[in-house]
Amino acid sequence: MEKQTITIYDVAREANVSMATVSRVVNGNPNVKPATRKRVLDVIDELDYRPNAVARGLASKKTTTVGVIIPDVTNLYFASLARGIDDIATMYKYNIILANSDQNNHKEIQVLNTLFSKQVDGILYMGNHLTPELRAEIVRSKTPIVLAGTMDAEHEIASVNIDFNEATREVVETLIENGHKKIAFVTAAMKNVASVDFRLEGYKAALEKAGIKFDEKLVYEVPLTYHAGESVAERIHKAGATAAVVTDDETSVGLLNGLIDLGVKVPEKFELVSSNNSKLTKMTRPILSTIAPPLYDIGAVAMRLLTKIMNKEEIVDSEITLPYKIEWRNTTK
Amino acid sequence: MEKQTITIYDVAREANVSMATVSRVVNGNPNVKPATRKRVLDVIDELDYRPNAVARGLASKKTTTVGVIIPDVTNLYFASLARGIDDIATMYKYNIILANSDQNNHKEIQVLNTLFSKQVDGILYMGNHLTPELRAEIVRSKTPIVLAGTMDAEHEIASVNIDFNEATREVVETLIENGHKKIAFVTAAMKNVASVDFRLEGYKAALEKAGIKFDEKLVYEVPLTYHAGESVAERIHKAGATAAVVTDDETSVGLLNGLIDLGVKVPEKFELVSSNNSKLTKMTRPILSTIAPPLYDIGAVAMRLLTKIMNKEEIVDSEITLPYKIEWRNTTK
DNA sequence: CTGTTAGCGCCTTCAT
DNA sequence: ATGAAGGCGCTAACAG
Repeated sequence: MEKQTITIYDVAREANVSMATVSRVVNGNPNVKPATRKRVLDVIDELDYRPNAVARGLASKKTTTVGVIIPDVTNLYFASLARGIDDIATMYKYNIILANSDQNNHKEIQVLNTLFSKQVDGILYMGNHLTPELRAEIVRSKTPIVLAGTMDAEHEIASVNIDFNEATREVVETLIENGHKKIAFVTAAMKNVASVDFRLEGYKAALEKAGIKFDEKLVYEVPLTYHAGESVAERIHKAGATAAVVTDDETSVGLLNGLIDLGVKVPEKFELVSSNNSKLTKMTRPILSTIAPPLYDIGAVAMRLLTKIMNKEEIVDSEITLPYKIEWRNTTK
Repeated sequence: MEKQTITIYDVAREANVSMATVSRVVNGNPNVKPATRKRVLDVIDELDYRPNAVARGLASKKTTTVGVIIPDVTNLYFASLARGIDDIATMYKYNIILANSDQNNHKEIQVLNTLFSKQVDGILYMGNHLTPELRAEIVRSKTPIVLAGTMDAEHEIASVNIDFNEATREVVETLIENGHKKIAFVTAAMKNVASVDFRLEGYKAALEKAGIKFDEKLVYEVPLTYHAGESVAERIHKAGATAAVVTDDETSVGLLNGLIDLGVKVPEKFELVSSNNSKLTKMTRPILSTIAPPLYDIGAVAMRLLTKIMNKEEIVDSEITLPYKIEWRNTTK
């Protein structure tokens, strides 16, 4: 009296057809006489038969499962992308194997390998950076991989992003127009990181255009956490900065609160712009101004792109840049 | 020149052994002479062989994959539990198929079925309520299922929780001691929902103990969103309530901000206690007092319990109640 | 339109 | 300690 599973074979017997026919109706193959189809269908739900996806995967070499690598599910930025990914995946009947990478290179590679061994049909990668090792693995992978919200500096790997460079530049330019000379740039504490570099480039470009000399002291590399934002507030304030662009929402909230605790009036005495427009940005007082990437859409479009690649459709452009907005709210004047 | 996959068979040939032996070394079966084992291992990494998990799953009837049903990944409460689940799952070599249910009964049942068809070894369910239909499916399932942060009013299904009733009672009692007579209770807009009922019971118990008559008008059933919290602020304030217990953090933040916007001093004129201690609660000004369930642990313990059940170990207690704390922070005096 | 026949890659007795 | 052989449940030609 074990797992008394009922198979395609049982159905075939009960319906007086071959298993091939059952397989056909299950897979919606049109080559089945309506009458036969109905008979099979009846038996199927009489027996409460459910196809075994594992067996199907072995035989067809398709698992209708995609892997999703995420740094941390409790990070609202990535979770929002994941939401878009999941919805489109569901729409296309794919299931998702989710794996937290902790933004740890070693773990990422390990995760990638277990995903391969699980025979996923495709992989969606989210992360702030792409290390050379990981890049190498991705490039030589036979399994389709798409980056969501992550840049590949070499522009070789399929990806969906916004133009971080331009967005950041636009924000900084506006800040400069508002009269700021010393604008802090708060970002992740990592070197050689593509997406961050792009943002930094935008920051520098804006300064240069305005004839302001880039001051390395105003670039704050911190862990992207609430706490880090809160504690860096004093340093930023003391450095004489009167505005800041922060690449992460949680960190922005921390910085904002840290500033307020120091008695700094925002936005009167200090203007602050965040970067992700996760729902956190609307929960503060004053509410945060921010670059607003279409979070859900980045995930959704990335997943859609992946389905196309898995499906071997013609891909016009495998590096998609989505439009963004800038929400000027209450931490700016 | 297709998916030139290398199989256990290739390894066997190269190492001059049978595939059975290769299988043994791959699975750590001790019945292999060290010399042979080494030879096989060498070939394995020379050929860069990776076992095909799908084939393995078919043959062994174990997929080392568990399904996780979550209402919404962008909800920090559930995402925090998921973090605990994922870490322990990884520790025990399980992968996770994540599925958003949107707290929608129909979708939940559908998701449950696709999880079954994928032959997951076990399932972790998160959600606020357990509808009768879903309960029925779970009870008759041959696949082990554990509820994380969700109560089963019948106490039949394995689960990991805190004592919501007691926690709420304790909070309300303290609020009453602080002199409050009219305490609002903000909760999900659902009737007959176990987790809601338990909390409401605690609320009522505390009132009764203090001889305060329960007033249905002070129970606010709203969608558990930031916006709902913000908009209900005025009604609560006008109703003359001077304190509130809210069952969701995002809603709490909304209520807090709504109150502040109305010019109500918190905590001087209004005390507020939230329920989940997600990281949101520390991002407000003033920071939120809250019931503090061990979020990560609930997920971790639930996953651990699931591994035991999957492993057919002896289970002493399949309904685990974890201790909680109450963080009296700055929205209370 | 339907049935037959091979596998898919691996695990697992059962012998040896 | 190792090999041989029979599935696991299903898909996919290939016949008819």
